Amino acid sequence: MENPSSERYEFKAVEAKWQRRWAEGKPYKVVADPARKKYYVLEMFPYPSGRIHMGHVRNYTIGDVIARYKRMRGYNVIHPMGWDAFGLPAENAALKRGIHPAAWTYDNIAYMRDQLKAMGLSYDWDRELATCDPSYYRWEQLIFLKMLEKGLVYRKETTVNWCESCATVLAREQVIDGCCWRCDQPVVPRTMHGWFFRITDYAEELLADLDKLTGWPEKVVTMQRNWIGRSQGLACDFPVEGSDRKITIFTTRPDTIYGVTFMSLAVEHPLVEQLSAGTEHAAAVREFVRTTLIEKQRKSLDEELDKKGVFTGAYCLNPFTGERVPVFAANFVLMEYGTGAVMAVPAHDQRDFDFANAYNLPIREVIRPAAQHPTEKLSQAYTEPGVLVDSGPFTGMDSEAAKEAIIKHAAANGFGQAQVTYRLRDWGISRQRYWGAPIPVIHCAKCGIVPVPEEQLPVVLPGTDRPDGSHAPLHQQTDFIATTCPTCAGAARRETDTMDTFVESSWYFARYTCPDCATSPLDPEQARYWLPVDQYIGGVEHAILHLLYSRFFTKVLRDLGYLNIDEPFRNLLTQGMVIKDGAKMSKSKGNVVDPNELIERYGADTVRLFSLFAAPPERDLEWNAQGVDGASRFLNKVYRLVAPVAQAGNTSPALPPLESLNEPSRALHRKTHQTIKKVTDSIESNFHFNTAISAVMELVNLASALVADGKEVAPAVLRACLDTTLLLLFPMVPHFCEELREMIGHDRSLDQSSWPDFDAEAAREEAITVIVQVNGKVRARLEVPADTGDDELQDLALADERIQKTLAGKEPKKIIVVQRKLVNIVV
RNA sequence: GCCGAAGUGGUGGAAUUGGUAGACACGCUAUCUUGAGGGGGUAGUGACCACAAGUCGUGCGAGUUCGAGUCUCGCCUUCGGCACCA
Repeated sequence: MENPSSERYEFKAVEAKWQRRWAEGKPYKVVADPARKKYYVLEMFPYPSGRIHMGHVRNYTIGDVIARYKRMRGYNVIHPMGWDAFGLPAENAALKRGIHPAAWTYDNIAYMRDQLKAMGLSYDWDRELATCDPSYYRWEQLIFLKMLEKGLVYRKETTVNWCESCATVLAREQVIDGCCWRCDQPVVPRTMHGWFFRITDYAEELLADLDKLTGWPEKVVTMQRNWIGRSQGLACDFPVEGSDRKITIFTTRPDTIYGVTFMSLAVEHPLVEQLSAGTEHAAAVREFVRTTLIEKQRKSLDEELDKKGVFTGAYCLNPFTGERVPVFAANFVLMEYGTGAVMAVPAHDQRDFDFANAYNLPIREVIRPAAQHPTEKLSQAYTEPGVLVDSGPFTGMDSEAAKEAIIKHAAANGFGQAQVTYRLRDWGISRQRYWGAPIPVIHCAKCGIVPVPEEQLPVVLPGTDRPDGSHAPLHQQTDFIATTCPTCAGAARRETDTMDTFVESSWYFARYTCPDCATSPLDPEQARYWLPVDQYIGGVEHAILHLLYSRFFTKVLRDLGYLNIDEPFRNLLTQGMVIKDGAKMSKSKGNVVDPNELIERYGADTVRLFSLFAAPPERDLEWNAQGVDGASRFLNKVYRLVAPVAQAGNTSPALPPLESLNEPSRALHRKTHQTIKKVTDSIESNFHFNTAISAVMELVNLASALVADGKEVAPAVLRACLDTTLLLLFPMVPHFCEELREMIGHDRSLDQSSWPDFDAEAAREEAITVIVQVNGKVRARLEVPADTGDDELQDLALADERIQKTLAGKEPKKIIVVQRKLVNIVV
C-alpha cells in the first residue's frame, strides 16, 4: 500500500488527456445565438516572435479564467486567438538566416500555438487568424480604399521620423525619447511622400467618447486625453508691415494679447525665408535656420535648448493696438503645433520671458493677481489667471471673461476667430518595408494616383509562397511594381509602401466575429451580435497607440457601415508586468523564466495557479520560484482530500437536514457557502483571483483538518464541499478539476456545469466574535450567538471581567454598540 | 514642469469600504515522520519586554471621529506617461 501522504497528482498524463478531449470535442467553439447573451473576452494577440514568455502566460491565463467563468455563468462566450504577424523582426530574422519572412512567421505560429494549447487555454481555434495571410489583409486593403474614397486617407510630403537602422519611417507615437521604439537607435528627420489616415477628423469624438469608457482604468483614459491634447483659443492674423502678408498665430491666452512685444516663428515656417529674403538679415537668418535644424535633430532626450532666435528684419502689427512688433525666428517654436507662429507675451509666458531677457526685448505686464497693485519688476512670467491691466477696453476684466470677449472682438472685426487645436496628428501609415500589407494604389504618369479596383484585391505581397529569401523591400521587386493603370491601361507602377502593422491590430477583434467571411471585411450580422468586446486584457504599454488606433478604426468602420458600435472595448484590464529580481523579465537582462520548462516540471495548472495567486492582475507580478512550489503543494493537498472519496464509491448522498448534523459538519457546510460568496465576489468585483484562491485554500484547509482530526463529517457535506471546490477552481486549473471531478464519479464535465449557487442561509454564522473596546482600544472579545441584541451585548460587555478591570470603577460616558461587531465604552 | 498611480511584517499580498491590522501563501525556527532528497504532520513567526501584563505599530505631520490602513489637509519617496503644445 502506498503511503497516502506521498501520493501525488500525475499532471502530465492528466493534462494531455484533457487537452486531447478539448481538441477533439471542441467545447469552446461558439456560434452566434441571438437567444443567448454573449460575452466577448479578448487578450491582445501576440506577435509570433518565436516562443511565448511569462507575460503571455499571465495575460492569457487571466483571459482564460474569465472566459471559463462566464461560460459557467451561462454566457455564450467568444474567446478567440490569432497572430499579429506582420512586422520587422520577421524581416530581420529572415535576413539573418536566409529564409523567407513568411516561413519564419508560420513556423513560429505553429510552435506558439502548441504552447498555448499546452496551457489549456479555452480558445475557439476555428476563429484563429494571422494578419499576414492574404485572406486577412485583402480586407484591410479594401477598408483602405473605402477610406481613400471618403477622404480619410491622403498622401503628402512631410518631414518624417526616419530610423536608419530599421530603414523605415516611424509614426510619432513610435518615437520614444528621440529613439526608435523598436531598436532604440536615434531617429532622424527626412523628407518624403507618405500615406496618412485622417485620425484628426475624429479627434473630437475620440476625446468626447472617453467619457463612455467607464470600464477602463482611469490612467489609460487620462493618457489618451493628454495625447489628444485639445486646447481652445484664438487664431489671429497679425499683418506684416509694408506687405500684404500676414502672420496667423494660435494662442490659448487671448487675454494677454495687449502684452505682445514681439512675434516668434518656427524656423521651418515659410515666412521666415520670405520675410528676410533680400534684406540685410537674410544671411544671418539662413544661418540660424540651418544650425537650429541641426541642433533640433541632435536634441538629446530631456534637455531643453537655450532660447535662441534671430530678427527677420520684418515687423508686424498687433491688430488690437496697431502696435508694431519685431518678428523673430526662434528655436523653441514648434512648426507642428498650432500655426508655427506664436505671439510673444514675455510677462505671462516663461519661454517668452526667457527669450525677451536674452534679447533685451520689452516685457509688458497686462495681467495682475486681483489683490496686488504695485509694479515691481517681474522675476518670472506670471501665468496664473488675474485681472487685466493696460488692455484698452478690456482693462479691469477677469482674465477668463476677457478670453471670450477678446475672441469675440477679433471675430467681429474679421482678423481672428475661436479655434480648437489638437496635439494629436494624422497617423502616418507608410512603411518602406517588405513584410507588411501592400498599400493598394497604382501610380500612373497620366492619371496620377489610382486606387486598385476592388475586384483586383488582394494586392498580394510577392513571394509569400516562395520561401527562397526573396524578401527585399518592395521597391526592388520589379515584377511587383510593373503594372497597368486601371483607368488608362497604360504602363504604371504599384505603390511600394506597406502599411504600419498597427493597422492590422486596429480591427482584428472585429474580424474574429467572421474570420472566414469571403465577401466582406465584416459580416454585419455577426458583428452586431458579438461586438463590442466585453473584456479586453493586455499590457499598459498599449495604452495609447493600439487602443487609440482601434478606437479610431471602430468609428471609421461604423461610418463605412460595417459596424454599429462607437467603441470597441467596453472593459479594459491592463495587467501588470512580470518582474524578476526587481526588473521586467527580458532577454537583455537575462532574467527570463521559460514557460516551457515550468509547464514541463510543474504542469500548466500549477503555473496558471501561481500566476493568478501571486498578485492581483493589474499589479506587477514578482516572480518567485518557491511560490510555484506552493501552488503545486496546494493542488496536491486538494488531490489528497479528494482521492479517498473517489475510492469510497461514487454515491452522492442527499444533504440531511442541517439540524441533524454535528457541529463539524455544520461548520464545513457553512464554510463551503461562505467560500462560494467570497470567490464569486472576488471575481465579479475586479477579477481579484488572488483572494478567490485564498478563500478556496481556507476551505480546503478546514476540510483537511476535519478529516485529519478524525471528525465525523457527514459524507454528503464533505462531498458537497469537494464538488464546490472543484467548480470554484475550474476556471483557474481546468485539467486538474476535470480529472478530479471524473474521479469522484460525475459524468457531466465541468465545461457543461454551472457556477455554484450561494445560499445565504447556509453561510450564516451561528456564533460570532464581538470585540469590546475601551476608548477605542480592544480590551476583550465576546463569543455570542449571532442574534444577540444590542442591549444584551452592552450588558455582557460591561459584565466582562477584563473590562471591569480596565474600567477600574470609572463611569462610562458613552457606549457605542455596533450590531454583530463591537461595543466601544468611552470613559 | 504637467498628469496619473502606489507606499502595510523578512517576502508576495489581505482587510466585509470607518469597526479585531497582517487573511492566504512564501520564507524562517523548533519538532515528529527510518537519514537526505523541491514529501507530509504539529507548534511558532509584526516590533519592544525574560514571560505575563502592557506599550508601539499601515511612508511623514496635522485634523475629523467613540473609533482611521481606510476620510480631510499639507509634505516625502518610488514608479509610469507627457513634455519648449504658446
